[in-house]
Amino acid sequence: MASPIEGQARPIRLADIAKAAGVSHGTASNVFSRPEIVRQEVRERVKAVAEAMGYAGPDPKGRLLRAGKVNAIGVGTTEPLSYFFEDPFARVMMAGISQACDATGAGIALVSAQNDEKLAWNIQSALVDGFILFCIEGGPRLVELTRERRLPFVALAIGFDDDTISMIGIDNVAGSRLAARHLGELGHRRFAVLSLPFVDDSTGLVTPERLGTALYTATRDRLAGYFEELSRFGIDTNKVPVYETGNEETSTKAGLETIFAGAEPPTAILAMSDRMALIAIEWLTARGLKVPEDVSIVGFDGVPEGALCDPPLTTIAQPIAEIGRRAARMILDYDGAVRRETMGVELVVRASTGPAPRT
Amino acid sequence: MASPIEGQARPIRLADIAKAAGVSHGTASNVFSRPEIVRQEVRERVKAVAEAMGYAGPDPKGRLLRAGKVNAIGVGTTEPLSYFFEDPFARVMMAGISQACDATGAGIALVSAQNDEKLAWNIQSALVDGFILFCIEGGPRLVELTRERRLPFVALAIGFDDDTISMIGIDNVAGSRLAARHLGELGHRRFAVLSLPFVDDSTGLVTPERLGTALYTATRDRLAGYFEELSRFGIDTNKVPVYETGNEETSTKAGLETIFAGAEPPTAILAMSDRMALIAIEWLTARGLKVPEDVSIVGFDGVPEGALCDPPLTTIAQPIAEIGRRAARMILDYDGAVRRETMGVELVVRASTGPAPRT
DNA sequence: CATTATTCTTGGATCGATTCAAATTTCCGC
DNA sequence: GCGGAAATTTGAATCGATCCAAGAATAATG
Repeated sequence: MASPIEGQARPIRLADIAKAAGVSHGTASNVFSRPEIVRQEVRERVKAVAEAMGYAGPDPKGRLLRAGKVNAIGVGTTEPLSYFFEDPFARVMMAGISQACDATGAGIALVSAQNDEKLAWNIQSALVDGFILFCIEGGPRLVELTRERRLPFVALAIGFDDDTISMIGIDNVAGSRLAARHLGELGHRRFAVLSLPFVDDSTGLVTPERLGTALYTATRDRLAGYFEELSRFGIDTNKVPVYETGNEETSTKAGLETIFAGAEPPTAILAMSDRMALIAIEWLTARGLKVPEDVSIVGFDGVPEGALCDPPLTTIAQPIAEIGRRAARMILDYDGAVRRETMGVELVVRASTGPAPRT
Repeated sequence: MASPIEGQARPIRLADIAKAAGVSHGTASNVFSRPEIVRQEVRERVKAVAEAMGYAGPDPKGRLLRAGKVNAIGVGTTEPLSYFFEDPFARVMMAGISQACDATGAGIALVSAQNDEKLAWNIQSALVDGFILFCIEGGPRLVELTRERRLPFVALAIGFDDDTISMIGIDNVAGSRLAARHLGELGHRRFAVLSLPFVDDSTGLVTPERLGTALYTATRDRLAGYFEELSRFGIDTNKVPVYETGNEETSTKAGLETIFAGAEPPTAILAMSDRMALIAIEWLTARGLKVPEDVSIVGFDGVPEGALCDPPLTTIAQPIAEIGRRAARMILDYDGAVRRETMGVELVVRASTGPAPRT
């Protein structure tokens, strides 16, 4: 790479200062890292020399190797880096992580495992003390990659079973039951489910035989919770359309088209993410259907956007920021143990749900 | 029998693998970093040994010292780390930076210079190849701190003059003139300005003699642009109240109280940030004043929130993401030169401005 | 003033890799 | 089986610091 402005090549090292000041490198080091044990006269002389030579202070690169600790947490995902700043869920989570890091003075390094080996800065090469993983998609690969690094890590939003890794999750079954019960109590009897992916890159109406087969446990558990509760209201869950989406606009809208194409369209939608619920509200409104007068919707996650949209979204709120905080602390206070925490969720009733329309 | 420190299994080093496989460090190193130059048989043997011993691969810490390059950009601010995820302006900027980093495979490290020396991970110790600085507040200190590190850096949103550092800014005068002209053309004649800070931690109505004295050039330039254009409409700028805020809720609302306490309240507000403009809309609405029927407002920045609020905000849009992208590239392609770029801005007319009410 | 206690300073070892010139092997054609 | 080119491997040097046991200098005490 190009050398700094000056023609002179190498930056000044601690050893150069030591030589110029006529002390050993040990003493020179102490001047910067433990000044109190150096005699004042010497300390001042060395500092003066350093100043005069334009020494930038002990290089963290060298210090790191010796100390072994970076003092930073890596946050990894398979999405591109901009995901951290654009996705509402990620943003709230990151804010929580930030708070814990601020409190202890640790730094945050963002890592994308999008195209793996190709990147100069990736899970394998990131200079961090541990990882927090957003296992949105491609979770298994991300976990595998990170495991090889042999650093402490916590998996969040993890969608698959693996008892050997630390993770912080939520009670998906309880959450989806809350959602379904809420709608059931409002009198709804015709439902549709907008589902998160069963496996990567698969979308479409889910056939009955695939219903129990979701690879991702989050999907499976939420579906189970919905159905469990719907059954209690006497609903035949085999008749409830479940549309698998990629949690983005195109497939979600395709799902809505499909769901509302039938003769008896649902009066209530159970969406496995706020993202989908928000898209659904937009789609329904554009189509002239009123929320919640014609169709009620319950989301899942509890992102801030849900409170701001029109109508405000009824949802199952995760303690997103708290999860972030705990994850960060897990890495910061790592003690070698595998920790698994399940956080509670709560139903937040806003205006996207109302009584079932009278037929 | 067992080695002295049995409990603390020291992580396996490359040298351990080399010894176990019966090759030199040089060869062992090549197996991982330049496998093509190692004979296949040897390569496989070494890899097998590494696998068997549970070697995590070459430690980036060691590699770093040798290579000298971290492959990551540090983004610094005087705010807490959560600022990056909570502030709309910062988020869009970070998304731009992320895109440039994704494209080249670089990583991002977040650095807060909030309480300086105290933190384990700060401007002095962050492992990065260069810095992008958000000079929101305490800019001078942040720049000074970073300068000492002697790494390439770019200052963004910088509010003060210093020709010796690289920066990317916007044409503040042109932007504020656009805002003022827009309102002037709509027939407004009674104005008020919600100003960014003149100096840190100062708020309140600005006395005429202080008007030209803002330490921050962004504030000074925007004010100059407003006044220049207002004069062309024959407005006596000495009579235009300018209220200095901290760009947050409390002082902005205090400013509004003051501004609207007079006998002849303004029909148009020039806000130096969208943040303030949004707060103003909320405040006015709560007070029963209609925007834009009673009062028109023009913001500054062009954050996404401005398009979503009610009414949508007319504003001077900066190319925020593009600034982020350029800043990242400046660091990534650093060549030792000081670069200073000024980006254009544009007036985005939405619904927060309308014709002046008839008196 | 000698002796002991105390405070500083020294220089080698270490952290974990990569690099490169030199030494060694292997490969070929004859 | 030999000479020389090509392919591999070696091992010392380097990156930039911190740590620590041991030695040197200074201060305190009898």
